[in-house]
Amino acid sequence: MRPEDLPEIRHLHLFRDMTQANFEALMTSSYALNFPQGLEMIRQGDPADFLHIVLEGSVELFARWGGRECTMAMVQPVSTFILAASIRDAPYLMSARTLERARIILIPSSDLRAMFRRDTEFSVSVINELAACYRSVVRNAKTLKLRNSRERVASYLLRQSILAGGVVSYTLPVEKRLLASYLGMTPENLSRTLKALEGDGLKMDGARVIITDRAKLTALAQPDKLIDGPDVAGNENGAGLPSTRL
Amino acid sequence: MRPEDLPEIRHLHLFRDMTQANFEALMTSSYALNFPQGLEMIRQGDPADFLHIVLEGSVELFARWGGRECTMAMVQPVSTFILAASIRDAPYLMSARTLERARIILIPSSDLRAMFRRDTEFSVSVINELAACYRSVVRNAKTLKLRNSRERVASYLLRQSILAGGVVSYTLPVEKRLLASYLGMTPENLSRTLKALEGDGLKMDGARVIITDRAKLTALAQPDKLIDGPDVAGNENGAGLPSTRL
DNA sequence: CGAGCGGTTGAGGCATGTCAAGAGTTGTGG
DNA sequence: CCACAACTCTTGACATGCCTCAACCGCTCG
Repeated sequence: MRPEDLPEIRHLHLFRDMTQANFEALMTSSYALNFPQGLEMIRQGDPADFLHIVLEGSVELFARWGGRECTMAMVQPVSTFILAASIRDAPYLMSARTLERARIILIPSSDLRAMFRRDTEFSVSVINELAACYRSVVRNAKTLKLRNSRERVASYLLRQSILAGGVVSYTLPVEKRLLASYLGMTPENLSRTLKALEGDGLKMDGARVIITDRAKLTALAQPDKLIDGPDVAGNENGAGLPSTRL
Repeated sequence: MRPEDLPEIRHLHLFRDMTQANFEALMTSSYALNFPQGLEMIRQGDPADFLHIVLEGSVELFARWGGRECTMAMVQPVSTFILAASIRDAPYLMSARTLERARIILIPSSDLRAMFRRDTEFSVSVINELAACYRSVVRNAKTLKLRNSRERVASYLLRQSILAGGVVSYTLPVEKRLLASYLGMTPENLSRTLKALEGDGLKMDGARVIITDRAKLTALAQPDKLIDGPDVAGNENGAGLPSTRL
């Protein structure tokens, strides 16, 4: 591991509050790996021997079943992934592959489990992180069950705009193909939906998103703090924690 | 709270490993309530002031958005629900209503948060519980995105059969209306799907499920340990933790 | 007994997936 | 440097899964 990696990891919520000695202990048993693009570094069903942290590049979490495949999440630096499996010492429920060349830290699960018995602040951090992850997946499930594809697309695009600081125009952070899978639809359907949203306040130019009428698009997407996260302008409810990635 | 409630709560994974003194401290600040059937005791968006435990009866967790509504989970005794919101001191993401008359324990969230800073064993239990909940929702999301409604129904019915001990026949634990919503479909569609599954090894008689050809039904459902939980007979993968409720 | 509700069934429509073809882009190797 | 392969994205035609609306049955409960 490179010395300049450590401060970045230390800044994560998960590791911010533990003692310096314990942090260093955890890091000495860990190591860093550089993966090429498109490499499947985690295969669902394998034992979760390591907690992973993306330092550079980006990672796709996806799931397979009976020949089908779908994107579950996209992980950008700096964040951890598959914490739950590491903790339960259980098989990964999702696979992971690099979307671009990526630098990944691996922390042995057993060290992790030992550590939160020793460091109370760390265990509190783990609890908070897990609770946040849980809520994130619940939001995901809600959007899948309550919204149709058109609404999912519109709310996704709006949310991205808001996370980027309320900008009118931005570039999609991922390929449309991937986005389609994440939103639970086919690439063809996404393509058509994007075209159909012209006239509802949206304009696409390749991977460039242009919000031509935010009010109109918002009326269609009906962003909700209990689905899209507290940062989205919207309705009456809620307050409080980071929204879903991707 | 009734004295006979305590042992039941104590047996939960969440409270099993904490010290007796801490358990008693937590219980003295808690109280029990009896709710009539159909009462919405938690409304999504409200602050999560209490961790809930179902002792008797059953509870439906559901979500609303823009006039639509769907069932997210069914909670049977004895289990906790909405642990994550209590911990994050965040608004509930889901609403809850009683499906029948229910006896519920309420533990103040602030006491809960204070407790896992004091009792290491308890914090480990919370971590394990949250990780299990997280994985449960991920499974749920996987089944929604990877399987069509026919496959969801078939795998649900098979899983119930297996959880009941591999029985050939059993009664649905919930109304079909509710089950449909849980599985992400309309009651009409569920009704038709159940009828269509005759000829694939299934026979319905009202709320009674009869598996006439397990091999055939299994071939259709393709149960997977990484979706349906480790208890289902099936493919190569996985080992390890409780499956989704309902 | 009548109202209300869950369940079923049918008819019809819309949303979404499938299949196929073509344009544009990127990466690679000769 | 070009040719080619591979891939994404788009578009069209078509099939189908699923929903909507409506009617009806049977049951429960006031």
